[in-house]
Amino acid sequence: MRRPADALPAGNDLMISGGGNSGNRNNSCKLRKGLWSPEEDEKLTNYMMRNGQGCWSDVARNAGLQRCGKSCRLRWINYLRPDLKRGTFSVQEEDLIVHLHSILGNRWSQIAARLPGRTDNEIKNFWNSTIKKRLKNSGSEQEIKLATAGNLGHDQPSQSMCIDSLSSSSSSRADHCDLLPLPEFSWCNAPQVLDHGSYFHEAPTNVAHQVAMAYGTGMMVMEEGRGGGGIMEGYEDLFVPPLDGSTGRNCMVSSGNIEGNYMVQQSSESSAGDGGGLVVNWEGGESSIRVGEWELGELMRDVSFPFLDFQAE
DNA sequence: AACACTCGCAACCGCGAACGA
DNA sequence: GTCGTTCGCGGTTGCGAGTGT
Repeated sequence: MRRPADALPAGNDLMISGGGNSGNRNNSCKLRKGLWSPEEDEKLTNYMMRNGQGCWSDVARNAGLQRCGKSCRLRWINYLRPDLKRGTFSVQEEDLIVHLHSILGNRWSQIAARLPGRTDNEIKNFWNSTIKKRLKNSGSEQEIKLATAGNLGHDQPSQSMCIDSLSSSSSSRADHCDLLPLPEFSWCNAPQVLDHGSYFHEAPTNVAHQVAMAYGTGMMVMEEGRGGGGIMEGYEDLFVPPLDGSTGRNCMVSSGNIEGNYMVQQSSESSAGDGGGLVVNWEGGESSIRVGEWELGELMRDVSFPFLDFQAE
């Protein structure tokens, strides 16, 4: 770890002059670098609690910190923010990161937005230090493919579900439910690769992955029933808008039956009545969904599935 | 015990986007 | 339209701790 700035000897070269100020005659014109001291943390925290987020250069100045605004912002976002979860990543979070990375690539901020309490830096570090290595060591060709899918460039569709395939397009709006190609789930212990018309057989065993899909792709977890379907109990708040901001075509993950067979469907927003009424409209704009403000554990709290291999505490 | 090596993570850097004058 | 400033993001660095020899 880096030494705290206040542990540095006077005149240490980690003190940099501030912004090319020609009047660099006193310490107030020096900006600290390096680790934050507890005193600096306290100053910044107190200031943020009192005044909230504003112009970061003003924050640095008004809080009495000899730091650049950029440094203050980073410290607050990555370390001091009260809503940070910290601690080790859960298995569910890890799976979610892997899946989102397969869709989004190294868009850490977007991944972080779907992991409440986690920062982009934290996820990035976790990916680079842990997941990447784990997937590599697993030796599975598919897993490596998944791990690297995000590095192929976003214009290049990977075998994993690509967000582009979910984007709204008037010409692509079908009047029927098409089955979506799914990412290959070899990184979890369950389902087979799905072809069109396939169901998850033998139960997917881990609804977390379905949840992950919903997080990242604008899908919903739906309960299928005769003559219609509804949002599966406990998942009412799970619908998130597609990452590309489209408001049109929706995708659903539906439970084929209570034992947990799953089917992935894609339907148009306007074709009521197709697929037994399994049509969901995404209205866009104002929504009760607040991405990034709920917790997976909270979502799953009241959900009980016999085939689940985990339950939220 | 001493050294070398690896790992995890906080923090920095550079770049591009957004915004206002 | 241009310029300067600020912000946010992703990549990278550097250091302490842990582990192996």
